[in-house]
Amino acid sequence: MSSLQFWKPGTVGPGSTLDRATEAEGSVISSAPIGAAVSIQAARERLPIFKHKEKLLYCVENYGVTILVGQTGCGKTTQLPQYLHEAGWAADGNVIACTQPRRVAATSVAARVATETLLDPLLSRYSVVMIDEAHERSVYTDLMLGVLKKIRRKRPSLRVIVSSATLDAAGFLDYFSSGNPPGEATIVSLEGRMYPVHIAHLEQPTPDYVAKAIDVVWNINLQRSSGLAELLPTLPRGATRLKLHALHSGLPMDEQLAAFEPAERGFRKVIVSTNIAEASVTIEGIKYVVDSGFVKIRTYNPTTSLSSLSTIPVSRASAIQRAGRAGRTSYGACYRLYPASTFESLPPTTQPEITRTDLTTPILQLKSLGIDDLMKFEWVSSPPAEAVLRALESLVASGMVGEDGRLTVIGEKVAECPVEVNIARMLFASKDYQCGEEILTIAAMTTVQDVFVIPDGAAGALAELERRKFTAEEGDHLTLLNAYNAFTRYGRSSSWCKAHALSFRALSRAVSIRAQLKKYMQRFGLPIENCQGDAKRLRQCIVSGYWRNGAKWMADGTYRSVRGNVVLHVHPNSVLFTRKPRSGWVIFHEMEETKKTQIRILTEIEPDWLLEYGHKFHDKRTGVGVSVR
DNA sequence: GAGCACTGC
Repeated sequence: MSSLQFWKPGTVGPGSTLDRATEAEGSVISSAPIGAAVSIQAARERLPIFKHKEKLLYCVENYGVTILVGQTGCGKTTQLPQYLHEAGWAADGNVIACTQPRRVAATSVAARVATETLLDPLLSRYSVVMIDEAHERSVYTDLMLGVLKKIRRKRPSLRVIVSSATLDAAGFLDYFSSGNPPGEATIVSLEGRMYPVHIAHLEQPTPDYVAKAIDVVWNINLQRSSGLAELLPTLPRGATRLKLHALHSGLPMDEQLAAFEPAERGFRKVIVSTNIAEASVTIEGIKYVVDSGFVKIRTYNPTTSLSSLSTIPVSRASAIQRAGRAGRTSYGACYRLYPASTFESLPPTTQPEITRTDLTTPILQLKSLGIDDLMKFEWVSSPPAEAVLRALESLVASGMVGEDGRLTVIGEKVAECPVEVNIARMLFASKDYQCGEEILTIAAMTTVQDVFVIPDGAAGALAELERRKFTAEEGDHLTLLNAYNAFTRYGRSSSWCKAHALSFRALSRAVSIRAQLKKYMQRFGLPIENCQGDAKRLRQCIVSGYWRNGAKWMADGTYRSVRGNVVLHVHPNSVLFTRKPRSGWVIFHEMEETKKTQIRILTEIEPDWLLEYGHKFHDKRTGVGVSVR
């Protein structure tokens, strides 16, 4: 938690996909030659934060909570912990902690804090805890803030630093001030290392922001319009040529990194990106930003237990952050594909994740921190009451929480596992079905995404044929198992994966996650046995974790959920996309609402397997158990 | 007939 690591921007950091903005701040240090102590010191003193050093240390000394407002690049992540260290906050065995929304595995931090807290509920080893990038409002940022506010009531010597963007600072000040004596919290502003960004809006809204974006990009380069890739050959002689890059997390690493390379002479880079480029990564040298005004976001409906992925207008904070990407190395310009009046009507900030997510795991974590009375917990933003109830209900149904509202013995163990509750259940049940070896693989494979690579066009048909080689009659879980086993037996190389239409990155991740989960199983004394090819036992074991995700096949090819009788469509990547399961029943890993409600990763089951679990756990909300008709 | 982001040492 407290380690400080630096690595060069654009290179791969340990355990991460790409380096992010805050590490870029450290590049000033990491790129200095070893032993160049003088230039390191000079570089540190050039950072905008340096001028504020004394003021910052004064605030940390005199206020419980210091809210630090500063642009990415001002040096707060890398410098402040060092200032605190130099000022003696780490003396006498004290620890300065710094958490980040992505860099540190949130669940394992929670697990670690839980382990320490059970022995030391007031985190007395820690003198200062800094929550970085708090304005992103990830679930675990919000939980940590709540826990820290609670701890400060009992141990005022603990100092909290919340680093935030400008727009959110007042909200954090109110949160920590509320219910506390005056002088609890203060705001410190650091001037950023930003260049001016000229902002232009459309006069009228556009019906097609993709076409409009192409228009604007082409016009930035020269005065023309319509399709971008197709237009490239028509570029006049002498004009700056364009190099197109796509950027999103699903791309292979080398393609992601290509977007970070400086453009060749005579070329201009155009990066078409998801909001990965909004805050997660920083690409130096961006001069123009074209902002569609939209974001694709996941929301959760606790009433239906449905996650949905929808495209919605961005917040003003996001639009400002996007524009800022143009002003990191020189002055820039941002073209918003919407009128100025639309900008004014946007919501100020994005809804915090905790208000639109499944709370099952977060609430399990809170309980493992000893926070059992959720009514008293001071949320930074309260999640819907319905979401809290559904999460409690599902924790009770899966045996993690007893009727008294406290964690059960297995619940305490599962809270330490960095996987969702259903998977943890399945891992524990593998002891009864003697299939730990295979269940570990299935657990790892269902947590990675895009294992099969099916490209568009003619290559796609070939890839489909390759995938058929791994197809298991029983469904997707066993198909994933086959692919993993083939990978570890014959492949483990990217060329082998390419030849078999598999993602090397996804499978490599599965290998490391599996190793990880295996350690948890060994720690909990669970045997790792081979099922000896008995697919039935394996499928029953899957049902033990996922019995609430049963569905029945209908004559029109859709399914109906056992819970709620919802119409479900099979995801086209499933091996059961075009096939009826013999029994007419399946269990699925997840469902998601896009244009319609889809289920992913299906396996054929016998309906009475559902009853086996359904009769044990009664649905408290509807008053009926799982019924299989 | 489909692909926001993030994470697991």
